[in-house]
Amino acid sequence: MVISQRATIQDVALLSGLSICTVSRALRNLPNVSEKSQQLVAQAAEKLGYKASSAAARLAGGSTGSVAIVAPTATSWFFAQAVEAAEEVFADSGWDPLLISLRNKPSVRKQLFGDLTALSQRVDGVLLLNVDLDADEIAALHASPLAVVSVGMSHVPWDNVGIDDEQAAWTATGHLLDLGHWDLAVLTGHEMSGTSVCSSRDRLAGFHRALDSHDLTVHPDLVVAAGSTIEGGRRAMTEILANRSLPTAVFAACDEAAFGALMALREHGKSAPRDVSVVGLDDHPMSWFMGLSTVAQPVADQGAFAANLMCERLQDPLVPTEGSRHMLGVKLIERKTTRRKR
Amino acid sequence: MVISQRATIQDVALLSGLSICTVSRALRNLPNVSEKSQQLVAQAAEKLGYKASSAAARLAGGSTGSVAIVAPTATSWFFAQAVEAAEEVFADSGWDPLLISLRNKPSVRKQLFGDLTALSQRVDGVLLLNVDLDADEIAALHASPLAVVSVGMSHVPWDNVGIDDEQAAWTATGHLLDLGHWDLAVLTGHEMSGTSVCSSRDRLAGFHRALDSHDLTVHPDLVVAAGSTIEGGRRAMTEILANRSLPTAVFAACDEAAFGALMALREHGKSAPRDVSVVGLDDHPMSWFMGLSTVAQPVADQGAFAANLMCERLQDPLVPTEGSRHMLGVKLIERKTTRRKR
DNA sequence: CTGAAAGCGCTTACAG
DNA sequence: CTGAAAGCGCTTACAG
Repeated sequence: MVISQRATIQDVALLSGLSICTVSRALRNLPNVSEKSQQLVAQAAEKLGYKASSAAARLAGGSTGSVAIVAPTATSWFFAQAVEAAEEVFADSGWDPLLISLRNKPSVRKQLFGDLTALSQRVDGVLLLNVDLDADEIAALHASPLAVVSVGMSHVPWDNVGIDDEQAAWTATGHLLDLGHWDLAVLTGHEMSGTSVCSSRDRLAGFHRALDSHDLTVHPDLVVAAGSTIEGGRRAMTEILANRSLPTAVFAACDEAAFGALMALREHGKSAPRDVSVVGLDDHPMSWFMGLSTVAQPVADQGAFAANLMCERLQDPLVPTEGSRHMLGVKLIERKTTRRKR
Repeated sequence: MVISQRATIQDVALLSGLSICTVSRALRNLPNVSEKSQQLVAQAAEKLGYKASSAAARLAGGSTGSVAIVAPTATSWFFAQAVEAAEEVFADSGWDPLLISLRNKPSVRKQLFGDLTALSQRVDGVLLLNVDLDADEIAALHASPLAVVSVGMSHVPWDNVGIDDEQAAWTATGHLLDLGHWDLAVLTGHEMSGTSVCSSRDRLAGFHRALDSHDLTVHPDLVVAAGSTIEGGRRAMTEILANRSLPTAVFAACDEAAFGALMALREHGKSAPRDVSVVGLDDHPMSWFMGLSTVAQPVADQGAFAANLMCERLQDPLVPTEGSRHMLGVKLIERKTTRRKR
């Protein structure tokens, strides 16, 4: 048996005895299709192994068959995990996932979101992974016909999945406090130009809340931006080491920054937890080896969850987007880089 | 100024005073277009900011405007780097990069390459990153209308870019030999079901060649598959540690496997280079911190180079694919996990 | 070297 | 609830 040509909507119409138009509506779950027609179409499509041509649909003004996965960068551990998990869900649901890396450049971001018409022409939905949008971009995206779902972005009018970053940071900081430390430093994420990326902002807020509850404050010099790379963490910690007095504990807002901090300490002949206690947030695969105490978050789960949400939205476009929140759990993992203050 | 609608080929035809058909040909650099028409069209298109609708082109049988980046998995450090570098090149050249992860599952690979018609409908070209294809898949892909470029796949009839894996492994192994070690173990990459992935195969070959030149052999128990993950390396090294006699040095075919090996050693109360010298291959960002001696390879460069090659092929489809080879350089980096045998 | 015509496979109003 | 018609913006033979 050879199936020489792909079945078209025409074939489905012929086999089901209905018009192309009705078939089209039935296939897209639009209203005004009788129960019976719906079934007839479903059967015929199934039998023919019919799959709509996304090119034709797109040209005619319908679905593009694609979704975009946009990340600030695709190289970090977190994004690689989340992207792959999302890719898997999309592929299994028949959506082609377009990868868009912002390369940490605001210009790329502005260009992409500056022309939503162009983006809409290519994809039906956009999965945003910790993208730092400004208020205008959020409004435009929300007003566009694009389905939007995000990971790690609170204060956003569409569905979001993430962890409770504020709480996670509070937990990590609380761990340090519980060990008797009160002279803390924090390695924060990237500086935020937009208004939506809250993992950085919320984590910093959680850090401050933990301090507040103990009537503690942090010296401004000890709040330093590290981004989410090893190199950034190393630079940040080196900066702290240049101060005349070392804090007794450091909360790094992500594990990779914590690794960098550990490097910097070692380069200065110091180590954790002997000279400074260090706690991270992520539970990166290397953290176990490094003995890094950290707050673990489920990364692949967040990507997969968000992608599933997107697929649901896309499948039934009539259901209005609610802007639901989904928080996945985190867990403190005590290892060897933190210990009681002496 | 508001540009309400995107310019169509019609607009370009009107402005240039030529027919749609000629415009179409000119835009695609097809033959049979006079120098003058070519210029007219270029100017008009430029002025209108014209960009062809990929949906319309695809439907009419032309370019899809997309390329696929396919990787065995998207989560490992190597692939995340290469994918991002390729994504950047494609995006800058106006090609939409579709991400396809094989998730290390042969079934996903077979399904993808089993129906090249479906794939051709979605993309013009396929960038293969260390994908382990079997002979049939290679032949089918080569015969298809798809442009194909690969990274890290030798013995393949299309353009390939990579490092000289055999030589790199020879260098790493030679480093061990130079230090006086002769009782070696090797942690190889994944077992190969196909015929094209040669990074694993070639690296093992380089290891053997180095041994041969010293009239040395390796005990079969000391050749163990580790894949390219930390966990795989850890398992493999644990297996070696279960043998009654430990080799004095280990070559791990990738850094992540080397990290795992280091973990396993530590779990057994041993360490490198005290008990065993360990050399890797990659120069992962963590390797510096781990003090891992390794052979560095340029990862992002390989992805970018291959993507550029693809863009060239795609831009001028008339030039036949030559199956060119491009080898990027590697460099031995001696750090602290290797030392002279005593 | 150039253009008029048909058609790719869908969807969208618009009548029934 | 259903269908005939037009059209989305290109490309591909086919004449000139």
